[in-house]
Amino acid sequence: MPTRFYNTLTHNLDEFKPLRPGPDASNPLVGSDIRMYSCGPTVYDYAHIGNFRAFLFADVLHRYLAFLGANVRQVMNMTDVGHMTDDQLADGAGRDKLELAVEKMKQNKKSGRALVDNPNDPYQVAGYFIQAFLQDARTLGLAVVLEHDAADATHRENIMPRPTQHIPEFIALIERLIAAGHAYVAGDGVVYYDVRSFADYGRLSGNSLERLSHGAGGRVSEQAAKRHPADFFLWKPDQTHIMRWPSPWGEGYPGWHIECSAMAMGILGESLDIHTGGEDNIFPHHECEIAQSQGATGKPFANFWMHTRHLMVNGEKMSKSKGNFFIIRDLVQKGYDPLVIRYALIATRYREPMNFTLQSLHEAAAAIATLRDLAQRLTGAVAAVDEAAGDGDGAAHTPTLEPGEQTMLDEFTRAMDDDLNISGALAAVFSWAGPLARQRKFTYPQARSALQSLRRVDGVLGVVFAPLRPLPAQTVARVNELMQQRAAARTAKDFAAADLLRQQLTTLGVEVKDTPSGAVWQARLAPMQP
RNA sequence: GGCCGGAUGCCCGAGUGGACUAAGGGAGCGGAUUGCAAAUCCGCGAUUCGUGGGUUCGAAUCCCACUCCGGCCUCCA
Repeated sequence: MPTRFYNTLTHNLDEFKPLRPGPDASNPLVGSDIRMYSCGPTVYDYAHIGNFRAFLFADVLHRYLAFLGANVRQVMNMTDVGHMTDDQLADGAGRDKLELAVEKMKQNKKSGRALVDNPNDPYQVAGYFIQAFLQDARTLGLAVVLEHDAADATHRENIMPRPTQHIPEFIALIERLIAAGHAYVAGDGVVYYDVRSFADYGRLSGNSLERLSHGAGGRVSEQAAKRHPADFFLWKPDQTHIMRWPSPWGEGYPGWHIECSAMAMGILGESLDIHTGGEDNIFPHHECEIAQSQGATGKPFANFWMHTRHLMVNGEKMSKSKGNFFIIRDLVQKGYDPLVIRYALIATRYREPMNFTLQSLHEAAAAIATLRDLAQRLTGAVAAVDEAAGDGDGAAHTPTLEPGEQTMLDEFTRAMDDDLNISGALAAVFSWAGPLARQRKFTYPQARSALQSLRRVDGVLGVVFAPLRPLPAQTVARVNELMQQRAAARTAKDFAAADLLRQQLTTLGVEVKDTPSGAVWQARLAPMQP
């Protein structure tokens, strides 16, 4: 069965064929070289779970293509030039978000909560939120961030580029567009993209220039300087802007679509396999990216455009005014392991609207625990035999897949091939893992083989073998203390005291299990109550 | 106003014409085990798929109408 994804560009479920296929024509994904670009975070605030749903969708896509044997190169930008805040965006009027972030930082400094040394410096403010983002993304297991971490400093900019480091490329692309007749310098000195010069403008979003000019929104600004109301700016000269750079059109700042076109093409080449983002990116951002890139190169910019649906919280649209949004560090603070958040956010198929609740985190914790316990027991069973045989990694044994295991992998693949139907894929995993986990003992070949298969699917899921968030050292010390007290209480048959101690341990985020060889504890994946 | 999704058990969520006597996860209930604990194990749970029509030998799955929910058209993933 072919791998098919929903392509926003064609409004259709299309078979995914890599632009640079592998050597085997019957299975071109194996050994293929896939280039994907994902619209990343803006870094003038903490990313919230809605943002991360989109990044995690791209991550699951990345990991699944790798699961199929592809070599995936994913680039994700971190937007460190501000975007305008009010609705005059096509012209670049309005307050810059980074500027607002700078002001917020100044307020924090006054109130004694200094996050950066110099809150007047937008680069420091952006730098702070970049680090915060990387930290959150790392704990959630975003492969692109792990690759970024592993790379040396010079290569990092090619994995998670920042617009402020690529301004000359933006200028070069704008010059190219002017030369090609797709952009013009208007009477107000601003460089605009001429949407009427690009016949396909509107194809991605299903908009037409006609509708855009007469839409009930009516927000497409009428401005005399522009040739068409939908024309959007590429460069705006502005001596007073918080971040500005010299350019042929005067000192100023770039438009907010040009960064993705320039960086994606500069790093990955002029034609990409896949471009991802949230559904709100479809128009105008991605529409404008296509116009810019294809206007300059005449080549298709991206073969597949994939977009994730928005996240709702407790049945309502997430919005700052309602205050119903979560950021990762707050949830972690409440006692949820980041892997639980990861699972909850990926367990609903990316193209379905998803409702996030704290209850969903608890369900995720329970689901993960089953798989993690199984993995632990399988690992133990394998390690015991390998050690006894003096065969450190068990290399002498070639695991053969058990029939049920092959079925699981086949069903997992079939579901994921169907536009990343992760619910179906998870059902396959649990149908196999559930009965297996109920077995008291494993034979060595069985455990070894099962472990390998679990590792394979977890290459996509990323929640089974990744380490949990470590508990602070002082918590661990306290836990050990309470564990000893509890053991003593149980020996004395003072079960009331033992249960009270268990309660205290639970509050510390620890789960206690009594085994024949004594009590053991492990960090809880989620707090007791939502 | 235009465009686009969705409605499946207590909750989340697969399933797109016959193997659906509706996957999987969570919560619940009954039992086993245990310390009257935690964990674990066994068992139970939608005759029904928003409502009403229609097509068909056969529909959760196709068509029509209606109701409700959500999204986009403007920043936001």
